[in-house]
Amino acid sequence: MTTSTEEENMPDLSIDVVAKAAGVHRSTVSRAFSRPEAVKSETREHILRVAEGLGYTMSPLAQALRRKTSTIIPLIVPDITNPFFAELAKTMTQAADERGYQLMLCVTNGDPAKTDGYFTAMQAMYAPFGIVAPSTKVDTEALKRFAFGHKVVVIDRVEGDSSVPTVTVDSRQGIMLALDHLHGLGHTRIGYVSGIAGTHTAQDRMDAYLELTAQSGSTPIVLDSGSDLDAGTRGAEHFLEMDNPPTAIIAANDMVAFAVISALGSSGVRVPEDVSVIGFDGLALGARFNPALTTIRQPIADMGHIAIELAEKQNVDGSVDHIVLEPELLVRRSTSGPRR
Amino acid sequence: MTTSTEEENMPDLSIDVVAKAAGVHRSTVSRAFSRPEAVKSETREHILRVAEGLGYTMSPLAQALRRKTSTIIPLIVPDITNPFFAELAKTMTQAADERGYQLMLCVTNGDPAKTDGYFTAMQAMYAPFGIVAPSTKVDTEALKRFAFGHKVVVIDRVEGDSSVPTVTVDSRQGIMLALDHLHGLGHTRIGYVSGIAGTHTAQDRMDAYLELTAQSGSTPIVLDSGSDLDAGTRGAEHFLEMDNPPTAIIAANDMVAFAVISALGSSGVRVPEDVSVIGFDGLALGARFNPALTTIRQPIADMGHIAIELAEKQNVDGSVDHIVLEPELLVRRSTSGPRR
DNA sequence: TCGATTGCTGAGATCGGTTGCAATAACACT
DNA sequence: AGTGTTATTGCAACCGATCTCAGCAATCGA
Repeated sequence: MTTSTEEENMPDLSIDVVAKAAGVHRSTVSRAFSRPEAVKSETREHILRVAEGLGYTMSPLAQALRRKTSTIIPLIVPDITNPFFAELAKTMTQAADERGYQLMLCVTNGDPAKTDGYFTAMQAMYAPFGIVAPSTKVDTEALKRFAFGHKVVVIDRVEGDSSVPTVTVDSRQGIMLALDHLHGLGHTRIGYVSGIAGTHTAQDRMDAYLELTAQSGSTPIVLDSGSDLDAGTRGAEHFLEMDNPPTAIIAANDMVAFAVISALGSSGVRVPEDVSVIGFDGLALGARFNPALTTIRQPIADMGHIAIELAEKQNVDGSVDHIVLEPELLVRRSTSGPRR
Repeated sequence: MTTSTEEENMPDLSIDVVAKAAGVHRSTVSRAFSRPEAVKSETREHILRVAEGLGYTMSPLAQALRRKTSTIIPLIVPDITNPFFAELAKTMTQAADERGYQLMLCVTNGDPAKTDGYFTAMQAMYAPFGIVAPSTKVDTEALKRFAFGHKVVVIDRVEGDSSVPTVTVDSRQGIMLALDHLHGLGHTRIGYVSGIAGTHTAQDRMDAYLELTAQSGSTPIVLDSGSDLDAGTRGAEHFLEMDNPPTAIIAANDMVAFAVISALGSSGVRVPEDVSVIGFDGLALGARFNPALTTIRQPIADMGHIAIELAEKQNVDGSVDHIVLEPELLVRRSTSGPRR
């Protein structure tokens, strides 16, 4: 019986069938694809044409096995549900396949054991390198335990300036921007709610807040320093219990800011009328929040691209860079002058 | 020089070195791992012990190449930045590795060409099956074009009840729940803002709204039927221009609801005081919105698990099921009685 | 006691490419 | 014409497993 499409069992298009069809040897076909300059252009074009006609593409599996290097690169994140990591994943996916890689997203749920698992798995897949966006301080030792320990880029700062390339944004600068913005609006008593703790980034932001506040003569007001997703909620509760609450709040990240505003809102406290709130991340989601969130924007897209560049750079000349990007202020509607 | 860790070039742990170390043949080692019952338990344990000692694990690449089937399964989504897909990805990641698969996230940005690309790529990787959460009506033809066209599960309804297994939630039921909730609160004039169009799901919700509204004697009020992310914003604008706006709004999905509320808020319209808004999805994020979003919850986690089950089921007995799940009402704070 | 099963292990081809080396062809130069 | 490159292509081993086929020993039934 004749179907229009030749399905069923087309004899498993391999390099050999192309070779036969083109009247050349296996190896020549291989070269035609992977090392074009090593084959006479006539031959190459002929082969490519034949292959095209057959609808042939090389098996990435077989290639990886033989070459001992593949094009799939793992991005290890603690929680894809967190919009920050989602945005990171998005831009990295793009950055990756602009360069011919396939991004493989690995979600650890904060479990370090899983991180380890992914590492070995990826090693077994001959991943040329990997990207880690951590939820906890990176265990450099763990990183090194893997053959490709030299080939990981971390999106966060790393303790002791190890041999691992990193990309971060300048936390201090970001907090400073927030503080300046708030000061400019007339606020003097500015609170802080900490975010997903454990990372150096989170700690840096906190430290920066503490330091810069003290430096400007005011006393820091830490509403919550918890590490979980409910920090925002607790921060708001704390706020509500205060006799003389701050007139503005800096949230360690946008998600926390959302939670703070939500919790505040359900108690009748309005933002920015009653209290200003500023986030840190610059999530697209912030623009659709109620009110649209004023925040410190991290150049997430850049981070993605740079992470991959760093990895590649390291792979060729072994260099290990530590890039720190500048954040910027994004004024929307959740901040205004203090109520008087 | 002696380092504590034996790095540099440990001679590439392969099945053969384990075999040698254990004093057996390659094939026996292979069996010890992949078909334990086929090898004498003594031998097996010995081999496993040796392997363990060497820190050996099998190469998934080599396995996939030979067996012509791997454990990596693609999840194709239009946009991971959309929390719905993020949550789906999260639960599916878990569901996948509970069953020994690795989820590979593929983001298409709505580009059908990319979907095709991923399909062929995954085919080349011998993925046993794939999951598609579409942004447009699924092109069944395109699906079939691929050898594993028979092995795709779609998270959405599919036209003409093709041979592709699907998982969806009952849109009509969901809209009914929303309508009932709103009616119960005393609302009679209920508007609708459409969401990411293109999918059958989106259309089903819209149709359900139209039909159920008419059926209850009221006239439908469609505030926006656009397909992009700004539907919410436009819907809100439209609302603001109306002489006699509805007292409640059903948003086709949570993201749209967020946008509606945000846009409304920036014009001074308060939710739920001035107008009630109910979403559709049940995103975790909704609990942290301001106000916390009342919504129709889809059992996302179930959808993930079921999708994988369907795929496996199809792989063994060739059965093609179409599962439709029941949504449920999740009352939070964005709905209340109409202002009078 | 002997042929027939059954259980376990080894040989070797194979999956789909890559790559060093050898062979041949083509071209340059004295 | 003779010889020394250089450009192309073929050969065959190899990457790290899987799997069919045999071989051999132990067990079983009569």
